[in-house]
Amino acid sequence: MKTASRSNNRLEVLLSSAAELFSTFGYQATTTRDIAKKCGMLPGSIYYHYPNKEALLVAVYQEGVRQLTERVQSVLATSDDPWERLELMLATHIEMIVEPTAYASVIIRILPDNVPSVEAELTRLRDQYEVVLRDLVGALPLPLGCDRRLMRLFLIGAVNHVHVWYQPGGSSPSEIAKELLRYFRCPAQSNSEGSS
Amino acid sequence: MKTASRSNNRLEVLLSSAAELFSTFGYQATTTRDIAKKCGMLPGSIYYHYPNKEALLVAVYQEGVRQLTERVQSVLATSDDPWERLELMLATHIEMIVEPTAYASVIIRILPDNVPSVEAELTRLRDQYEVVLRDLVGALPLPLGCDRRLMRLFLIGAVNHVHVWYQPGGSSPSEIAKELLRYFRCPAQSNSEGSS
DNA sequence: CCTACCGATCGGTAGG
DNA sequence: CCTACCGATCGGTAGG
Repeated sequence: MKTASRSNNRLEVLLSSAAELFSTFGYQATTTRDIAKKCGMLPGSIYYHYPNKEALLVAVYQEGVRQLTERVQSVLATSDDPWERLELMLATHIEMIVEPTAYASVIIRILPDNVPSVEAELTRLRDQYEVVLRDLVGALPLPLGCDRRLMRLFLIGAVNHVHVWYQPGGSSPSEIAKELLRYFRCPAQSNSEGSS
Repeated sequence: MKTASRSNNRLEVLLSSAAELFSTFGYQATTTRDIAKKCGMLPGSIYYHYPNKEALLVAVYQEGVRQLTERVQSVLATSDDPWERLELMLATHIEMIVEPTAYASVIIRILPDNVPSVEAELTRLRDQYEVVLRDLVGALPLPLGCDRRLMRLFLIGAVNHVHVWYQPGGSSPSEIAKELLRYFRCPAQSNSEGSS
């Protein structure tokens, strides 16, 4: 049986193969030949789908952001409590970045300035996703004097670092998210503030 | 005037050139020719000092850990208060990793698994430094039920991420460290714990 | 004309 | 440290 869209039937496996290799070994260390081999193509065949290696990375990044956003939005629909929503978001984020085959790992492993030729585009995609976290932090009831931008940056740093130390036998993603927010739920009032 | 150790008089500039390039562009993206050019050598001459590119990275890593440990130990001598000591350590750490020419940036930019052939050695060096943080977190007066290991991992993730978003015009390293510890000083008591 | 690649090779660069 | 190179592999492209 012939299908009309046979042209894209190997694009998916190409993208997921690239995602897995990029997230495991990094961008520079992954060769186009590695990617081709993993998805059963010959080395040159990648260039039928993408004009170059950078464009392939951008495509993986896009899919990563899409998957992260989709999953996060779906769990956010289950709660109205600001702290619970943040905890759900962080738990889902951790879940997705510790899954080594996932596109999401690429987004935290490959920093935009690792690939200068597409740095602006990668930054745009990251920022697009981080808006979700910014809004969740923005909705929290916090004492005056809390810098929500810094809080967001501390949280994203802490959860992305989980990718480095996570072990399947240890704390689960939701346990990690819960323990992290234990600290942020009750910030100490800033004291000894000099007049400025 | 001849000196006996003429053989090492360019080693320092080789190491610092490598550190700057590794921290700016990453390990894979920095070529041995880039490094040689930066310190006025010809491509092959690096191999007079180090047997290969990995060994050069290890030397940079070692110097980074040495400098970080030295600076941190010196500021720790100025206080006996556990929370103040932790804040001083974190502020010093941030200071050193946002300085782009510093060896310390290499340690947080190049993860051990970026270079599998020397992964064990790089991990050993990182762990050696992180012992300082482990001891500082261990000395804190904390409520029961706080997981000090997780707290340490959250802190190191948050401060290392500063390297990504730090802008010279914004919050200073010590302001960032102070604001971060505001959250960790007063963890919420864990509630709704089910019996297990 | 198109889809989905292949066999071979391009200009350059890697560590040594 | 330099000169003069090597084995191999890199990302990318040729015609079919």
